[in-house]
Amino acid sequence: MYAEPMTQARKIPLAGRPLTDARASAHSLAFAALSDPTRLRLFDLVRRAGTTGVCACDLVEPLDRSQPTISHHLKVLREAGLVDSRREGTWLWYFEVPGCLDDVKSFLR
Amino acid sequence: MYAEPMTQARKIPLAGRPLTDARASAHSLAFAALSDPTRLRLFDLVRRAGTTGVCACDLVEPLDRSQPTISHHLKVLREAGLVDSRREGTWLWYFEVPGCLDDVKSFLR
DNA sequence: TAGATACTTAGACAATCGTCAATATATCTA
DNA sequence: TAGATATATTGACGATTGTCTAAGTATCTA
Repeated sequence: MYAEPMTQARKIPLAGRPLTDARASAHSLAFAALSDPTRLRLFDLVRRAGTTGVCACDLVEPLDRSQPTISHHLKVLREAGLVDSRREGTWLWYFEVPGCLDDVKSFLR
Repeated sequence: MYAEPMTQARKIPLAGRPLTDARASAHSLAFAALSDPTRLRLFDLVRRAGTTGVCACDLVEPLDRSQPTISHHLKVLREAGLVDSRREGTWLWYFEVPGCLDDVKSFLR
């Protein structure tokens, strides 16, 4: 068995305070929303559409997934607070929520 | 049925080029590695340990998971290119791979 | 070489995920 | 109000994930 002093020496002080469980859960929700390639491309398309946003019907073809699948992914992005939508007639325009990534960006430094 | 001009008007030009599938897959791998709260806290602890790194044995207790579970999460982080390790006797010191997040940070802008 | 400590791998299990076809709902127009 | 279009929801499916216990491998020390 190792002597106590070696165990002590192994411990290195951490810089700052570690992530709390609550903050980790909040951040990981955003990361999870971006963790699927199709959904990430979807978010990218919405972001590039700026404040005007993009009609949901124009997101199906470029991503080569069924309409319900795109609708599902948009819901995930919305529940993660990354996108929101505005109705215009039968259309829904999706746009990025301003500042939605500020928290995780500051976490990543 | 809607007249053609309305369909045309719905289409808004995108800024820049959309994410390719290949780049989306690469980025989503990193995001997936950060998408679990426990693993995110683990990565946070490793990061805070700086270039010296932290002994794997000191990561089990603060995260309140079994030792194999921590080992599994470290493997996921390593395979995502976020951490690496150096052996010192029976110990393994884990440290953040420098610049590992540069790509996703530039994606998030 | 034997025993102890550090870590990984294997195998199992419940839960979640990405996807689709089918169906439902909402809104417009004629 | 009937039909058309846009979007959401439901329910199913196989695949993946996070977790554990049990067992394996690696390295040190005496």
